[in-house]
Amino acid sequence: MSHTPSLDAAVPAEGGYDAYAIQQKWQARWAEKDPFRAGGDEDTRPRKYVLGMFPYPSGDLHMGHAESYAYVDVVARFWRHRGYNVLNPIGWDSFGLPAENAAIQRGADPREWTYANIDQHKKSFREYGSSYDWSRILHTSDPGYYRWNQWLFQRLYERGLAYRKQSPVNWCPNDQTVLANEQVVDGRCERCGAEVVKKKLTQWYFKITDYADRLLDDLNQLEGFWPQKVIRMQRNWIGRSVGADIEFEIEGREGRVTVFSTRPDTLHGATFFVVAPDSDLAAELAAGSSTAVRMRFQDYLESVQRETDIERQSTDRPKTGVFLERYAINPVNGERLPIWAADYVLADYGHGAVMAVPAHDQRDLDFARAFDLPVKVVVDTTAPVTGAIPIIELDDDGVPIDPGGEESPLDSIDPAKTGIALTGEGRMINSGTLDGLSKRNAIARMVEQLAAAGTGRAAKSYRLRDWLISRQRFWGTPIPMIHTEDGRIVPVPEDQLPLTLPDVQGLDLAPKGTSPLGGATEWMQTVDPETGEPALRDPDTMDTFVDSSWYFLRFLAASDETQAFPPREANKWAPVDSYIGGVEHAILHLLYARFITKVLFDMGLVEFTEPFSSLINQGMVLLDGSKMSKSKGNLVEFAASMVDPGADAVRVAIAFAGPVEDDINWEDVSTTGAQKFLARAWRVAQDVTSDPDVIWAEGDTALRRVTHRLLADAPGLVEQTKFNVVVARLMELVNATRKAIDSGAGPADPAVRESAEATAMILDLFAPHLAEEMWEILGYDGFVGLVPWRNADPTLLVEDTVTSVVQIDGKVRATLQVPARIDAAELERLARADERVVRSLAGREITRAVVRAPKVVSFSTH
RNA sequence: GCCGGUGUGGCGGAAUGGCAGACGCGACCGACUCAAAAUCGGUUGCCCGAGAGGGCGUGUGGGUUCGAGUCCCACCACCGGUACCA
Repeated sequence: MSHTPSLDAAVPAEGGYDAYAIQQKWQARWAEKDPFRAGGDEDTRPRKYVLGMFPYPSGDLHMGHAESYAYVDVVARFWRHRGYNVLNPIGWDSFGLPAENAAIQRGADPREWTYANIDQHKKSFREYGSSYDWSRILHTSDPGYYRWNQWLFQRLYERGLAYRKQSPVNWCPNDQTVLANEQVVDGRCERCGAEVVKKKLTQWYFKITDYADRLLDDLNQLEGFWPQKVIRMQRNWIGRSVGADIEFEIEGREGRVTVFSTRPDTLHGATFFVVAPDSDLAAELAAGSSTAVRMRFQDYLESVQRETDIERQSTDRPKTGVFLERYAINPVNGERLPIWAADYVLADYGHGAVMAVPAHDQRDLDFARAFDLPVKVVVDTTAPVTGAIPIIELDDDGVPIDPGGEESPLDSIDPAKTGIALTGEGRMINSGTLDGLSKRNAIARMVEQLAAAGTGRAAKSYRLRDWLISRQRFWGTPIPMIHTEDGRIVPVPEDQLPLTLPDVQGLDLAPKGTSPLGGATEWMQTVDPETGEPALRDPDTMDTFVDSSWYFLRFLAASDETQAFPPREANKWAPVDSYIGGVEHAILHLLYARFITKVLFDMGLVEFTEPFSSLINQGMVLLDGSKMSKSKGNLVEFAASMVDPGADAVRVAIAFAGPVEDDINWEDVSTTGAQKFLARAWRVAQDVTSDPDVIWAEGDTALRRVTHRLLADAPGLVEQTKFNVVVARLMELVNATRKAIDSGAGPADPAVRESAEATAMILDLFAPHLAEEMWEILGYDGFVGLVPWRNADPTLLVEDTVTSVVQIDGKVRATLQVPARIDAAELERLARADERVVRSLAGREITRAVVRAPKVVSFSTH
């Protein structure tokens, strides 16, 4: 035997191996040599930045983490083998509610809970064998990190992108804090599940809506590199609508009111006007009306405000509203439109008011039918929109002459009767100079007319709202602003940053609707930097999504005390080449990170506009049909699984379980199958008897072909994230090698060594501990994790003979072994002569033959 | 409602328009063993047949093609996103 079995890896008597001993042995060596640190300026290899979405340190890792970080490591190790200088850092998203809630429960400091959990995570990641660059660790709850959140906030403030406004906000009554729109899921708090209510508060916002167009348009760049699903979700979330702003006069009121409409073509069909009950305009209009109206409006407003989002969003809910006894004037025809307040119009979309065109909008129609308001059809959806424009005869006043006589097909689809709004294509009627135009042309014409009259213009509107970043909680980044006695708001001076959190001692963290920091009396007291007069700090902290919106840049110099990140390093490493994490961040985190990246670009700090060049979304790990979680009690303990079955088996089992993007049922994950496979691989390495200097070309060709096909195919499979297929192919290679050893070329054949070495190198992506052990058994020093990829020999990828299929009328009737380079005529001759073909034909005549040499011959008999 | 995705053995899943079910789990049979575990070998889509062989088969119905899991049309089921966004 050319090798010495490792002394410190205990070898059990029955021919298996001790996975845990091997794991510990190689983890110690990695810790000592630190082989996965990213190369610096002197490193001339091309760079790859591989990043897993950083974890939140609640408790220990679980199988969801095991999945995600196994994939991250596959990608990082792959690119290292492929000759890249790989950056693969790890950090912790360590501010946030769970730490605070745990602290409240135990009367402890959230810091202690957080950092104890982080220590456990670090230990677990070491035990998992993840190939991180451990020199770049960051925790967002360190002052050295959140100091730069404060820097970022102030830069946004300077650019007008951070601002305060009073507005109805999402309020979680359980967590006693506001929530961003993105954190409300089905009307409930994303974290605790409590029903969210609206509350009018003055809060800090980031003006992400200024970037709506770029956030939408730049998604085109990501097409093909991000999952289609995520791109779609972001597009829907931003929700751009194109149409027009139209201005209406209101009787008895100075100035005009603007509404947004995607259907300005239907302006002649407007029969009433609706304002959101919780808008300032509604309050103003009601105030200027009769006492009776004021009282009815007040009652209505209160009933609307009592509703939760869930009630409000329930479908098929009857329309409600109150008539304000005021009138808007249609700018195109001077018609008086009664103004209603109704909750189907939202205060924070568009301008909080709409022109109602019941004939062509379902919601307006439902309302009109509920309150008996007129319906006026202005688009004939029965008229053809392609082909020639029908000639419409006009009388002397330019009004179309009704041809009369026959009943118009429109009567049968009259929305007032059917209750179905006509939203489709058609031609304009009852619309003055627009008559006869198609919907599309009419929209363009109306916009022109409004612009000419000064009563409107083309406009866009977005579903996306500004990002509410204030939080009434303790465990987050303090907002670095000062409220002066005379009501100004000024930034904390740069030299006083970081503005660190006060000691938790003596603070009441329990949720009470205002920030716990407000109770830190001494901490709150400061001075107006301009006047020296006493002033107060802002008691709120930032949404933790601010922390995670730029952390990938902080890894490039995690301990830099002079700047958030060095632009030079950022432009060398970023954007992230492979970003890996769960689809639950499809909107929140990814949208915010994209936004902040664009702001940094505008500031001239980075040269790219998108943070993540490619995105891999892994599915979830489920147990009993639901996501593993402590509260559900369906956890598979990570720490225990590292001992048995061990890190390698867990990683292989997960990678093999199915496609990366699909959910995995833990019941379907076979760690015993993975263990068996790993033991077989180990035994193959054990059985190799040749020396490392054998000449592979002298080895068994059949086995060499299997090895080289895998060497050729694996890179493409990894890049397509078909990790399960790569593992399957590795199993095939190990099986083929086993066969060669036992009943073929024998253990001394160079092809057996070559195959074992290739197995170790590729297995490193999934089972790095065993791969290192095999590499050592095979007689090599150094880490297999750093071995360059072995390129396939192209001559071994070409087969001498192939299996050719003969089909008769679409059914396979025979297979032939033929030379790979056979020509069509020869192949057809062989096929016609084949005994099984003759038998299947049973005398029928071949009427057509299609030959695709060397793979297929297809005969037809009719 | 709107937008998107997915339907393949008992199970997880493979399959550039060219032998469907790779690889594995499970199950069954056998070897080794006093026995069990581990390991090794074999069988395993369904139906008919002792066998050779034949028929059927990728949610359903149609279509394109010499040839369809794959492309097109319609439908069904399930999953995800979003939802009074004017």
